[in-house]
Amino acid sequence: MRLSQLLFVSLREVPAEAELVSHQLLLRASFIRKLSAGIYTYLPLGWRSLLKIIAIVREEMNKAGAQELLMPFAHPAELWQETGRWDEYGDLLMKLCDRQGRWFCLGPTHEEVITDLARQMVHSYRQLPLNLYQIGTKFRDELRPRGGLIRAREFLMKDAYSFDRDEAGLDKSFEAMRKAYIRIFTRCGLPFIIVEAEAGAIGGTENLEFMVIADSGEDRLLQCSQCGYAANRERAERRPPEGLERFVAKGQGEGTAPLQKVATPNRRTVEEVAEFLRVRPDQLVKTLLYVADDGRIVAAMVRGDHELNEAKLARLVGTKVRMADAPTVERLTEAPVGFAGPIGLKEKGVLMLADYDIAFLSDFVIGANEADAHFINANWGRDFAIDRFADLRFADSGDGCPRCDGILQMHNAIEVGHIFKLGTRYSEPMRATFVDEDGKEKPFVMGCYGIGISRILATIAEIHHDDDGLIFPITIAPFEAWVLPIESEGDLREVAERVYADLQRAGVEVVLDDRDERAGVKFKDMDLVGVPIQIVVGRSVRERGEAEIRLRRNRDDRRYLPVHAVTETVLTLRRQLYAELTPNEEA
RNA sequence: CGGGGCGUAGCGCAGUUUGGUUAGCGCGUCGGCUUUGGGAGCCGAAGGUCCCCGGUUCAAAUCCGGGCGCCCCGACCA
Repeated sequence: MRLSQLLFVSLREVPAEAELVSHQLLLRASFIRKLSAGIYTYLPLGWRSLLKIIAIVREEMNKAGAQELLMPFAHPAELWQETGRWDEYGDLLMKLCDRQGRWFCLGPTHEEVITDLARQMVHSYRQLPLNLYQIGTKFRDELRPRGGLIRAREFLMKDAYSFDRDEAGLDKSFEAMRKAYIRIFTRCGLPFIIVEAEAGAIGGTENLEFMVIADSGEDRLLQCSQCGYAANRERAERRPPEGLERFVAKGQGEGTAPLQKVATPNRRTVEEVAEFLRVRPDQLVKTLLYVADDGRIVAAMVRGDHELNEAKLARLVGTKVRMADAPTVERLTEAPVGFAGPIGLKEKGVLMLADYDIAFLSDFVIGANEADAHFINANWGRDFAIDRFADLRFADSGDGCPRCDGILQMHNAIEVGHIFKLGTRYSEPMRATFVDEDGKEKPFVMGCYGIGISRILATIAEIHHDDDGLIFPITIAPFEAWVLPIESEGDLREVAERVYADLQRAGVEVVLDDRDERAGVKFKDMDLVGVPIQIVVGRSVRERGEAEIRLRRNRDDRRYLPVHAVTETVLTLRRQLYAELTPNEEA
């Protein structure tokens, strides 16, 4: 490709709209252009990189036995109403209406469509297992698009769906995808961590996220310093703190000060109460009331400076839970919302759960179940009963690993892939069934597997760059090599043309900067785009007949080679660079 | 949706507080000359519904009202 012919308009200055490095660099290097919030055109350079990501994904998916197809972008509302997600997904769905007044949505994911397809076409266990995937545009009307391609409203995604006879089959399909994903992200040059996660709106049971640690990431994960344990913060468990059993065995807190009611006029939140009583937030205990699906009322107590993890509470209770509404709270505590406390609740049949950390507290502050009042010097066991101490809050850096005696460390991360075991969450409501060997009709046992294609590009930019621009892994770079003649005319230009032609003949994807620009401009642009192999045709050619070859990631290590040996060297370097990103075979 | 910021030439911005000539600056673009190893110099030129609508005023980029768009911070996701 001759750079003069490419739609390439590099920006010297950082566009005001971009905050994240990946967003800035992809804009500056002419990879993307914004059309609207979270909606981007992929320019020729960006699209070349995306096509490479797509090719890798496609290759590995095919190798794993999946079949590619392409499903519609417009989904009829009735399909989504079958699973209840037309309402459940809510405003995330971009809804539209045709001339007949029929409603559609732009597909944010394709469980409904694929399940509908399966129930039409798959009727026998003989057709299973089946894994179908597509690579295409998804639309999610996100609450807030962010960071360019990191979270767009319209984005490229690979989504795959597996169909099996039973759980054992699903386990195999899931494992095949896990391995394929490892190969995919390795080949993309992304250092990833596999973490346990919550299922979210997709539903289902077990699921794993593929995360890339990056400061700009919107996800938090916790990783053990010693063993391999890693989990999304939504999911991360923590080891019971040192000495928990000893404290619990005592049956009550250690405080001896008498329980005392104090007036806290109109102070409801932890901050307000703590400030008013001049204590630290960690000397308060929040009592949060929840209603379980089976009607039980649960009190969840966490320290004032901690945050309750509802998913953990739900898992402990064994059903979904939702925060009790104001009337329920008021009926139970006989006080307005904001003053709930644990005393007297157990007597009313409330299940009393407390986070581990509460066991260590003594003489703390709790709500008094009375307007404008709190108790100070409260002690559990003495002043109120606790049914169970458990892990109820979000984990943090410094908490103990649940699997070993290591310590957890929290990191920001970007989610690039997510694999789910869905079970029969979609096949059952949609009556997608097959007839098994025993002649019985059974719902498909499904899995689904996503990869954010366009997000991979942004993540690579986020991880691989320096002050001057992008530094692409060769597998994803829009081109493999870049030839820069420091003069745009004359002998050096001629040599550059020859080198360029040679490389093309040898099958190298190469750019020739044939623009009539000053050398400095060309160097800046070459570094900005970040193609891995750089070839400079400069003075050394004129002086000694040697061209300069170097890698973008290590620009200062320059090698000088006779012009006729350039192609051979580039081929060698190329082979090495690809080899670095080749997954080892057992993966 | 809540909170904050922004909208002036392709890009980055000044001008708006305190209304007043022909709306500026840098970069980029086009033409010319000189340059050529890390975003060159000089000369010349083009390029604007000052986000939109309405109001106030002799006069609005500037003041007022309404709307739209974009970015950032919080609850969702690949």
